[in-house]
Amino acid sequence: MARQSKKIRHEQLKNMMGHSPFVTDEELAAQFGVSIQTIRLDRMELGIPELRERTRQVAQEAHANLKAIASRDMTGEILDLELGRTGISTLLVTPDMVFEKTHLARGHHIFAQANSLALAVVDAPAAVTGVANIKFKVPVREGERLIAKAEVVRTRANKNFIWVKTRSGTQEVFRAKFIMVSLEG
Amino acid sequence: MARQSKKIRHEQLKNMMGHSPFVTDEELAAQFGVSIQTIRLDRMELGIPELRERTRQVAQEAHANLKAIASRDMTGEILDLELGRTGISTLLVTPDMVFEKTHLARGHHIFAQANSLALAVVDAPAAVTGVANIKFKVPVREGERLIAKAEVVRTRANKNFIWVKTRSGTQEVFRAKFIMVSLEG
DNA sequence: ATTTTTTTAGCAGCAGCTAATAAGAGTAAG
DNA sequence: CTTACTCTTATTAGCTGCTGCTAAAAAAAT
Repeated sequence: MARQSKKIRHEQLKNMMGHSPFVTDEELAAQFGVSIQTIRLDRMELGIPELRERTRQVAQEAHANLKAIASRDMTGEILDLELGRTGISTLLVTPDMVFEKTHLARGHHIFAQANSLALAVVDAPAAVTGVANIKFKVPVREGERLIAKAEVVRTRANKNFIWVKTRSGTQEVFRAKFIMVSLEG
Repeated sequence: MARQSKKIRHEQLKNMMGHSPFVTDEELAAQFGVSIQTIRLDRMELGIPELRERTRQVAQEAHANLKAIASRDMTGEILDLELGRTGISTLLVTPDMVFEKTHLARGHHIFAQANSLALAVVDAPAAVTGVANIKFKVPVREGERLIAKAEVVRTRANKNFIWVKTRSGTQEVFRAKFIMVSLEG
């Protein structure tokens, strides 16, 4: 039975590390009803680092992520930009952008890419979205790479009229008409 | 000079903790050209916890956040919901939702709240956004609490016509008309 | 009964601290 | 000059959560 219970323990251990990585060997030992040494042995066999190292890893990863998110006023990556005229950006649909059930992209991510691009293409120090007309033509799935093209069609006073068309491959999946309002002049 | 250099060091220390919290006292001491004890003293005066505690905090916070993000197909918190008829949700505009320069909310977050709510109110196992007409009436600032109200105005075949109005206090800041398409029947 | 696997135990040592205590250096005022 | 005060450095003891090592007991497999 010991052989089996060891395997089971190992499974549970691996599982646990995913859910709550902030547990000491001592706590684990108590939970599994074995000695600390057994837990240490288990961790070594499974290649699981110690609590402090685990914590450090989670923290560092998260720190990098948060920084990345904080520093991007932009969703998607701009490939080409002619201020006041046109722009192109891409966005890879990652697992965190889709619904858990259907694996279809949540609309606001597609919107965000288009909106970001529209904002970037506006030749003004600062602007906000005023009005938008949008149409989701085809559902987008995880893994698809979206290409958004923005075109400034008219500029009047502090209002910029911008068309954005997004496609996945050759298929158009989304289109939007934005009116961006320039601030401070 | 000592008094001034101490103040400067404290400022730099606080600053550094924001950018890279994973530095040991020893490294800090070397960087500032003072002894470890001075760094410890500084940390105590400034109420900065030790490296391990800092790491732990970052990790835990991030862990909680990531879990929250992963599990939410929803942006905002639903306060009231009558399937197929109406719904209300709130969203607090946090620092990560605004532009660094202007501190105004990025449009897609406001859109996301409305879109999520519209989706939630649709009485169907799965749905996607088809068309939307949106208007950002007033810029939203960091710290504002948005209240979105959704109302299903018409249902025809697998299409649901939904109005969402978002306000901050009594001020209407956003309104949208969605056509949500039900999937699988 | 013997071999193998699994588990437990004990001990030295490490990083990165806290807490407490003491002492030197610089500066400013009486 | 002496006294007082701030700032800095040093020293020591103790803590947590480990690693790395050796050894032996217990259980299971053969």
